[in-house]
Amino acid sequence: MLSQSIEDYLKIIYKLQHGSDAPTQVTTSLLAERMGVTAASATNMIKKLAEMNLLEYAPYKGVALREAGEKIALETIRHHRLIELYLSEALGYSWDAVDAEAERLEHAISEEFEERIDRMLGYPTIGAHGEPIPDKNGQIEEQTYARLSDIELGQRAVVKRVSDRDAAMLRYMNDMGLRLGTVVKVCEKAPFKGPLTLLIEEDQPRTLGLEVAHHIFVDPIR
Amino acid sequence: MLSQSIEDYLKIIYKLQHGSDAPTQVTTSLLAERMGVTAASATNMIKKLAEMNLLEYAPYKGVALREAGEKIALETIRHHRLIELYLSEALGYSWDAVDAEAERLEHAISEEFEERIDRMLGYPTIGAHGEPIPDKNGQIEEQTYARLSDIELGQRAVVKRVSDRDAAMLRYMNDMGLRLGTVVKVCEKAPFKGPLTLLIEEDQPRTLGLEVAHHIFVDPIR
DNA sequence: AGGTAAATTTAGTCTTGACTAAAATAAAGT
DNA sequence: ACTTTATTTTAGTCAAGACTAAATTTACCT
Repeated sequence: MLSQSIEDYLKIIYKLQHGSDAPTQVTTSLLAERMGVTAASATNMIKKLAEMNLLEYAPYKGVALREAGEKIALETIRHHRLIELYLSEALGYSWDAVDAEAERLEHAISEEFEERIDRMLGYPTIGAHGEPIPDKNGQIEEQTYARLSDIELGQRAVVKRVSDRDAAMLRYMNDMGLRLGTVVKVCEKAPFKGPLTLLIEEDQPRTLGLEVAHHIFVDPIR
Repeated sequence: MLSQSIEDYLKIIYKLQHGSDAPTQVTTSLLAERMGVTAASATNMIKKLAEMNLLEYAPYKGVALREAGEKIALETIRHHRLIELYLSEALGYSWDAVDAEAERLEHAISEEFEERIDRMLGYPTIGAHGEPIPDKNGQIEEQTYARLSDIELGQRAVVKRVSDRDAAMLRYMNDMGLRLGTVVKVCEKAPFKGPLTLLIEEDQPRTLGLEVAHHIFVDPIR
């Protein structure tokens, strides 16, 4: 059994490599920042993981997952996303609370637990924030959506995914009435990187800062 | 936040102090055996817990929980039993599988999780194996039941609780048709500590070794 | 009461995964 | 090309919680 810490490192490396704001390379400092540890600690762990053949590592040049490492990362991500969805669907958790809870549970559940909630949820492929859920074999369907901040004026779009990095931001989006599947229309874009004005489900117009819009992924309609 | 290890030590000390086969005093070696560590390791932890005022400790004389330690033990036990019941009721786990899963989950869940499953289960007071579940304030209703092995010939009784120490034994009991609430009648007791012959729910008679009967707690009828 | 066996504690080590401080390397500017 | 700065790595610590081996204490037996 791998330690919680190792699973977390691999998971974060995977997310950095495949995220929508993907950097050219996954550096030690970036990884350290996401893990909430010092760069020295990250270097230590990187060397250990490289030793275990879980990742490719050239000193000073950053890291990349090897196949075995990616497999573990995907299993961990699968656990995480299934748990998030379960918390949301079966236990009534709010959008912004599922991540923190899943963060601890993902390392504690058995294969049996995974299978049971998977079945109970009807073998879902999309998680609570719209992320793809890897299947049992580690197959994942990466999606590419436009950011709401990039949508043209007048365009209508469906909310397909939101970033789960910031719980407060999720709470804010939720309070605005944004959900997966919500239809929005961009009816104004203030100049100089100013806020958007949105029509959410044909309701009252609301303004939304670009920073938030940047973290909302949509599918334009027609 | 206390470590998983500390919670486990306190929980086991509580169970040893209050269990049906309660020893006069909780010794280092008994604790070590239950924790699956060496006696030296247990001594280390005991000294640490005593230092933290979680327990009473006189070298060579065994340990006893102090109030603060008992509170933590009861919280941990509450988590454990709520999770076991949830796994059994909501996820269809079998009698013998809930303990191992709860063992890891009990340290990972938040207060919110606890509250949500507590509500979902209807604020239960009896766990999956018939144990009392401590309430949010650490109040627990200790029960005292007779052991099936001690029941008189011809007596009928209701199964109220089973020991969860041995998963294989639970599986065996389950296969025999024994559940909480099952009515049994002792229709034969072989001499020289021989097996019992039972009528389970008025069905075919079955024989049951004393060792197993010792771990089944019942409430005699009339 | 003395001697032995069992239980317990002490002393010292190991692993994991963090840390700080210092050294080494890479990148960027003039 | 040389210097400055930022990043990364190395070296050495630390805490938690386990271990083994040795020393100590208790309990029991005759």
